[in-house]
Amino acid sequence: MLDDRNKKVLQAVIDSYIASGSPIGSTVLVKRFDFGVSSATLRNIMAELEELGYLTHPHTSAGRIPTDLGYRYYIDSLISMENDANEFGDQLRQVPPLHGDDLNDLMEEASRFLAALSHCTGVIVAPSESEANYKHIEFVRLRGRQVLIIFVTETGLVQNKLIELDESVRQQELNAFSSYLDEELQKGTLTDIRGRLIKKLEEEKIVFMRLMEETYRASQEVRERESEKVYIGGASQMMESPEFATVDKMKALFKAFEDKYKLLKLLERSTAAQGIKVFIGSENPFFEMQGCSMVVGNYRVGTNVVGTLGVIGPTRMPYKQVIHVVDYTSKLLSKLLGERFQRGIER
Amino acid sequence: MLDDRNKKVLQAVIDSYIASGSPIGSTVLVKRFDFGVSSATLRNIMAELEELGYLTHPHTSAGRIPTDLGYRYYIDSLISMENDANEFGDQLRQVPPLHGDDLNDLMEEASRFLAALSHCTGVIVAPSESEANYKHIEFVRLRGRQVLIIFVTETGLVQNKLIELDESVRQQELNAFSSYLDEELQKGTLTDIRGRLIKKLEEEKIVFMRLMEETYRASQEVRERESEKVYIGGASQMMESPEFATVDKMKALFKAFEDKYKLLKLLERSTAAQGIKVFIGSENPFFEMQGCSMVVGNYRVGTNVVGTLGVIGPTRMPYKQVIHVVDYTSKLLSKLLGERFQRGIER
DNA sequence: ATTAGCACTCTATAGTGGTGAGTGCTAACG
DNA sequence: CGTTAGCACTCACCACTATAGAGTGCTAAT
Repeated sequence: MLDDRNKKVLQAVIDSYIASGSPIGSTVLVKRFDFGVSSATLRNIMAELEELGYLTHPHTSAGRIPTDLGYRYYIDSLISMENDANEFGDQLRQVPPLHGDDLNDLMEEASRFLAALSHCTGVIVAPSESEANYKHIEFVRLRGRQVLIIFVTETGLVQNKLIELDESVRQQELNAFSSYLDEELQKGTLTDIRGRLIKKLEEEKIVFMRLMEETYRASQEVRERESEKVYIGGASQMMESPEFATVDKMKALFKAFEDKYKLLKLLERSTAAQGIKVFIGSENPFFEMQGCSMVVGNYRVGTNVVGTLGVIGPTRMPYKQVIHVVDYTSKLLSKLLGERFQRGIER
Repeated sequence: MLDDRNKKVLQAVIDSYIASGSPIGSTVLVKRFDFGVSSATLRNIMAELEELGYLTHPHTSAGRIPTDLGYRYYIDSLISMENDANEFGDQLRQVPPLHGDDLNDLMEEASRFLAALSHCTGVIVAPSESEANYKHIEFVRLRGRQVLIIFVTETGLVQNKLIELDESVRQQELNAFSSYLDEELQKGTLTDIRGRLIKKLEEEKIVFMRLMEETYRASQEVRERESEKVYIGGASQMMESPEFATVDKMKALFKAFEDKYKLLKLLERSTAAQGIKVFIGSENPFFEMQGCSMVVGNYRVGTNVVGTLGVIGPTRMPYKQVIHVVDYTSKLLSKLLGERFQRGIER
């Protein structure tokens, strides 16, 4: 364990480095903080912290910068949620609230919201809607044997899938089936209905059976597609930090954001955990980008975690602030989705 | 006018520059092409072309590069669509065809398709669906007085909008109104129905009037929102070209792609024109990025232009190839949308 | 009109020396 | 024994210089 003074020095170095971006030498530490010791002593302490793996220096005649381990210690031990909470509270409340009524808009808005407040890139994984939530299923006959299936969830999300049947069906029949499903949906999920329908109908109405199968399959496909949506906001924010001010880094960054699927996988890993998680630099195995950290949280409807959200930025990011921003946004989004789900939208 | 030899030299310089990316000197021109004259003569010719504004050189001891005017002349006079058509035909046919059945997927796929073939960035503006095309309108009552209006167009595009009514309406009433609209829609557009409804109902069923107004308003909003969708594919492709290999250029590029609205405005300007249009460098007034060209076309359903598509890349892009790629893609997309519209999707 | 030759210009690259920030070590101090 | 002052040392960074090479424009000869 580190003694108290060493902790303070480590914190001072990391805070300073986060603020300035350039390596911290012993003299600036003496000037900016009051440890009551000389620069020589600080040099000794810093050498010790380096030996323990918390600090490093880019070259002999440069100041110290934190290692990933240093950041880890900083986040785990040196940031106190409670004390810093008020520090950013006011700032957050000044931000215009989210108001997108379309779910897509809301998500996009929220990702930009994250980005603006954190000065990093905001990422949100769309809420996964469980099939239990289907409120209404509608069939629309298009040309030929094409039928468009429309799914409406309780949260007002509309998804659709085009299918092609073997034989032509009249719109009236489709309407009848739609009414049947709507009624049944109040008793259970699509899977339940499917089971009951199989028992009940046997061979008397083959068309409905086929339709049910297609509907069921479509619903799965649609759900899959929806849950793969990733909203990225403020990607250019990251360009501003000098860490990425080289051509190669930028290229890598640009490509990383283009491959949304990888981001998705990355974010999904932390869906299970409660609270805010921080992945520092090399701790992101999937994200082959050097020098990136992620602060990840999730949002809920009731007690169910329905999606993940987070911020991606340089390893040298203002963690205190970012953690609070993510925390705040996750609660905000949970609240908004809750309202939408429970009582409807408040405009 | 340029005499024949000068034209050939101009073409040779531009072709070489497009291929190599570095300024073209008189000696390499002698080596690579057979003009039957010496480098000194070429120097004279190039000096002449420079005086006319087609070429320039970055500094005294460098070779020549084309000006925007040079490119303009090159595209207008030196590229012959017919002769070069076969050159890229085979290449295009080897590419896997598009197959997204969801309209969103199709557009995204097509934008990546453009990018892959042109090695630039592909941009597509979503098809604008005119209100005449509504096939079906559905109302779903959610919690409280919330009603979700779902619009289905003939092409199978599903759009939705959540509204909140002043008073509660039963789902049965909504269904009745939906059936009424469906029937009426066969006789005309939503605007027509609105007119007829106003005459017919007067005050007997105020609720329906309100609903109609809301529906009408929602339909306009939805249509607006949809037509603002811009699909960008392969944005990172542009990073590869050395023209943008500076930090500042990349930043600007990144930001430009983030502001989809500007891109939209830019592309929309050429919706009216038939065929492929090329905007070279400074000819893009809205696109404040230096050194960018656009090749823009549009796609149709029947004879109606419903959307715009194009490629954005460095001014030094392989125009011949890109023009053909855009042309090919616009026809492909028109065909696919036509099939969807006429007969349904072929998988 | 074309060409060979040549002086000139400018970029790009490598090398050089000075500067300053910061360290690590040693010896002195309380 | 922890702390401190002093000092030699290291290394990135910057400005400056020298050199090589590519390409031009001009002039005089063909």
